[in-house]
Amino acid sequence: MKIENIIQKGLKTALAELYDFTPAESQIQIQNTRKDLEGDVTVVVFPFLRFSKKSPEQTGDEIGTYLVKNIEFVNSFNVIKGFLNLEIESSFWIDSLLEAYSNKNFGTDSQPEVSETVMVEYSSPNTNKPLHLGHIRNNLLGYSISEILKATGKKVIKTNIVNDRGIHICKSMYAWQKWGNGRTPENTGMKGDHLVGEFYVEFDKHYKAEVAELIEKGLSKEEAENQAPSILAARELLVKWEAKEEETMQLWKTMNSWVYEGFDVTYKTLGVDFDKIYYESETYLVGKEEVLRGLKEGLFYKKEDGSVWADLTAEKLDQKILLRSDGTSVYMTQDIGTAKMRYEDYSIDKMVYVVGNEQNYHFQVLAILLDKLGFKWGKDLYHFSYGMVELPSGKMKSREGTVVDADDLVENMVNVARDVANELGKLDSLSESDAEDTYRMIALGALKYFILKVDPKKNMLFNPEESIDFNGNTGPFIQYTYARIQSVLRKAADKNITVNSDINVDEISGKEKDLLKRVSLFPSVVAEAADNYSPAVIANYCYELVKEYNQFYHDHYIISESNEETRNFRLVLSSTVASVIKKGMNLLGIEMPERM
RNA sequence: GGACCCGUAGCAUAAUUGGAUAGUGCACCUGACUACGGAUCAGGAGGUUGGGGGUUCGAAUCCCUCCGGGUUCACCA
Repeated sequence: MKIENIIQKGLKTALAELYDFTPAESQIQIQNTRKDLEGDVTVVVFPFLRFSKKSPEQTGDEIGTYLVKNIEFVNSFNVIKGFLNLEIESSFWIDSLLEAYSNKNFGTDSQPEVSETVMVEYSSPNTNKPLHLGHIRNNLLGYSISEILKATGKKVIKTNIVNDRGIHICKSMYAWQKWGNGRTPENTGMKGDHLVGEFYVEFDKHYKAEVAELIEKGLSKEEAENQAPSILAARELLVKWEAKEEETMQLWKTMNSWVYEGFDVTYKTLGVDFDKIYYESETYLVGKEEVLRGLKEGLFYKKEDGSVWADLTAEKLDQKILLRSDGTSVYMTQDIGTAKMRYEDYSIDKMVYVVGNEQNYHFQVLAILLDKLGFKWGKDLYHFSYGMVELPSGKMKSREGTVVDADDLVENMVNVARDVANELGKLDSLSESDAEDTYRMIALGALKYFILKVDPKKNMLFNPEESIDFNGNTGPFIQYTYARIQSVLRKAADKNITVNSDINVDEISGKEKDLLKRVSLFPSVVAEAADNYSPAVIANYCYELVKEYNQFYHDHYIISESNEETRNFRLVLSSTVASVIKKGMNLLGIEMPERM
């Protein structure tokens, strides 16, 4: 049983007996005692003063005395300025360590009676550009939050909606036809998504030149933008695509398949995956049907030009277009269709969209529209909105070539990891392929941790010049500690020292106790991360845990400890810490090397 | 202009959701290995939490008001 629950229960009876008062949940505040003060658990007594009608010190005194007398684990207490600090017996913490040590699923085994099914949408790329740093944040957050939700007993379906249709795809297709010279991933050796991305850039280059030329000839900017030969050609392709014209469909399929192969490689390096992939080319018509149904039911209205709109002024929002005057669908229409298909395919209780915060308005509207259309799950869809990744120069802009490519970034990181490891000479004993594997783990550990440790809501800054650190509050720091513990455990095994759960120690040091307390927090940290949709909570916990372990390691002998009982206790402690680190970091999608 | 978000030391970030003296890393100084891994540990310096007001036992956190930054308000996706 968790210490908070025990104290809470005791506190309730204490208040009832002492002051004849039954507190509400919100009035009971139990927290960990500040590091620099005596005690383990702290109760805030301010909320009780109205009922005790005594000073904070006196009230704390009375409650403290009561708890020491009535709860066997509470040894002593002190009161500082209205904060009641309780000291908990060591045996309690040792028991909680044993629970963590013996339970393989410690922290990830909470099983709510009714297990919800949650679908998490993330990644959601366009097929005309390779993935970049922004996508990396999206993918890491999406993957991690899925793992965290699973750890709290939810059934999770990871999904990806690929935006594979529209004018932007036609631009790349046109550029390939016109300037492609028959280049393919096979004959150039290029990754498919990068190749297609080049054509998209190529299109933009020609288009811009054409527009400039037309303006030169006296056309207005708008006229020029609408009459440039390239854009006319791309639009023509879109019309052909919608008419399912044979040759165009073939080209579309071929180029998309190049991109998918490229994406698959990137997803694999990042270590993310999906249970089900949707394609907008398959869902947008469903959305259109839904909008027309809504129109018939009088939820939406039609303008004279034939376009269909939703009036959201009652919700203090604007008018929103749902179908263009030519009857084609917009972004919103597609999302309605995709949502409908998802709920038909799976019995989802909740939908989570991992999409950047520039879409806040879109999802606010989507929730209202789904609700209007009568989908009961619409109103409480969750938009996991995260901030953007900025560069020192500002926002990433593909036109200005300031985009940080996902594949390049990972490759650079692996190179840096290799250099650092070689300089330290740590991996000389490993075979080449094992060493490469380790460099990759470290590189990705650094990258993932760097991104996931910051609060998802916040915009974050990434400086490619400075690259990512391997010291301090970083992924490799945590990996290093893990590898070091593994090394200790290996050495112990070599010396035929057995580790068993029969712990007999009378006294433990302050550092050891800190570590025990920290380990016991893991399950509630996982729960908190899930409640707040925040992998950062896990990342920060892992860091604190590891930092505390390193302090303990520095101050105490483990294998070399002469007292066998103490040695055994420290081995159990080390092994438990290692497994908690591994579990926590796995929730972030970060692997732990056995040596580094 | 309307709506939403953000502002913490030179930089990057945390703060148990309103709690105690605002933690941590990088960078900068100083120290620690002939017993388990120095990608480590210990210490120092660095803050009016953008400014001002308010709410209360108590504010980085809530309210008001300025200042600065971002996003969004497309018959683009």
